[in-house]
Parts: sequence; C-alpha cells; structure tokens
Amino acid sequence: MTEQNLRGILAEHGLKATSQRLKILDYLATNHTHPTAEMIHKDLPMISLATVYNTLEHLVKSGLVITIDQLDDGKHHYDYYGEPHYHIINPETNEIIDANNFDMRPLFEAAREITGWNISGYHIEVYGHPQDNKKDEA
Amino acid sequence: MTEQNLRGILAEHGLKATSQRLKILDYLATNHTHPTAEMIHKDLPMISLATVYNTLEHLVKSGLVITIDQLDDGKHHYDYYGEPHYHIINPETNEIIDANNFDMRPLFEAAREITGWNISGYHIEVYGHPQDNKKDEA
DNA sequence: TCTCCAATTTAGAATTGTTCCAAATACAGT
DNA sequence: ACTGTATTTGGAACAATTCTAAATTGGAGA
Repeated sequence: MTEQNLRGILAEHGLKATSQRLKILDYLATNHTHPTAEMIHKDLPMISLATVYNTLEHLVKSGLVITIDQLDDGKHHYDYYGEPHYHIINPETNEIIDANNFDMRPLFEAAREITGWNISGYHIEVYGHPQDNKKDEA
Repeated sequence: MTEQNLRGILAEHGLKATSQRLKILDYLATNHTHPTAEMIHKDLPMISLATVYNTLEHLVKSGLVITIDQLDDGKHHYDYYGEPHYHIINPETNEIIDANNFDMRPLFEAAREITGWNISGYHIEVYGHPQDNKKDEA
C-alpha cells in the first residue's frame, strides 16, 4: 500500500502518522498472516517491542485491526480489518482463512431484537477441518 | 443440575468424574456468569487454582465449555456451552448476553463453500451498546 | 468388594506474554 | 523553524498461566 494511503487511513481514524505506525499498518495490510506482537517485532526489528504492543493497542481501539484469541498458543494474533470478514479455523493446524461470503445483517437484526442495542461489529470464528476422504462427493 | 446428570455429561465426553470436575461443571452450568479461573477458584476455594486451570482445559478441549477472550481485562472467561449460542457484548461495560435466536447453518454452508471442510462449530461475538435516546422508535 | 494403576490433584515455583516507567524523541499546527 | 504534546524506547515489573514432582483417587477388572 502507498504511504499516502496509509497516512490517509491513520488520519481518518485520528491517529498520528509515525514511521512506526506506518510500518506496522503496512505490514498488517500487506501480509494477511495473523501474526503475534512477537512475530511483528521479529519482522520489523527496528521497532521496539513496547511500541509494537502500544501501536497494536491503538489500531485495535480504532477498529482498524482486530485480535484473534482462539489459537491455543496463549498469544494474541492480529488481523487487519480494513474489510470486515470472518475466520474459518482448522484447530488442528491453526490455519486461518479469511472469508466474507456471508451477509451479517440478519445476525445484527437478531442481536438487536434481543437487546434493543445498536449493533456495531462482530467477531466470528468458524471451526472445521478438511475431510479425511472424498466419500461424500459421490 | 443433579450429580447423575453431571456424571453422564462427563462420561459422554470421556472425562473421569472427579469431585473437582463435578463441582466446576455444576458451577458453570448453573451460573451463566462467564467467570475467569480466578473467580471460579474464589467461589470454590476447596479446589486448587492449578486444578481449576487443569479442569477448564479438559472441559474446553471436550467442547463442553468455551472461552471468551475479548473482554480487554487480559483474562480468559469461561462459558458452559451445553447449548451452542452466540454472545452480544457491550464493550463499555463488559456485559455479556447469551443469545441463540439465529440459525447458523447458512454461515456453516458459506464456510464450507470456501474451504470444502467439514464445519464443526463456531464462536460468535457481536458488539453493541444501548442507545442514548429513543429517537428511532418513532 | 478389593486391588491396582493410570489419571488426577496439589502447592508452590517457574515461565512468559504483556504492561509500566520515566527519559528521549518526533509529529503537526502555528 | 518553534513548540507542546503524543509517541517511542529499553528494561524492569507484573500477573495470568503453566510446570513439577509427590500424593491421591476413580473406576475397570478380578
């Protein structure tokens, strides 16, 4: 992504454009690899680990990034959320697939029915695994 | 819940029925309060904290209990999952409401379309907050 | 019912992901 | 360019969770 794009995105969300934020946001928007803070720091070693955590906190608070916390490694994983989407996870391998072929509005409506609240977002993880054989393709 | 019920549930999931597991499962199935390990230990002080963690791990692995990790207090919260359901969360107060007025099968079908996998379960959190005023009730 | 042993429990130590600190730096508006 | 505030930083501190190894226990089989 171009630096101008990144600056625009940060500005839209009220975040100062520091070189560290530009690098981390670019990293997340480019590599959809759902990294941990540690992995980001390993790939961007010029940015201190404290700043990585600090920046991720800002990005999550602003809604630009979300966390995935169900990978049983006890670490937060981070995911650029420029376009809302849901996750399909294979718990045996921790593979994560991003998908957006589902209209969430009926779910929002259902949640609104129960609470009366304004619904503003969602996190969805769906679990599954590849089939062992092809028997049901017949 | 009766002890026989609890023993049956544990047996169905291949878990030995220890007095600690019976107490913790009963606690979770009765109080839908989404507690942390620490909170469970506080309410069941005769069970060591190590055993609380240990037992929760077994219950989560078996699918009887799920974790809720989005409450920005840095702690895992646990939720009896006897009946699958989704969560409506107010992030300002950390209030969690359990709901099940939504058919997840279309979501499963969408996930299956993308991956070809067998889909086995889901975790869904929907975020929202009460409206400040009633203006849109008109 | 009794025995036996693998599974479970336990207290406390150890680990480690994350947060905190206070000094140095850098962004952005004027 | 100048200034004030927000951000960054390395390292110390913290706290949730896991580990350890010894003691206990549930339950399958005799």
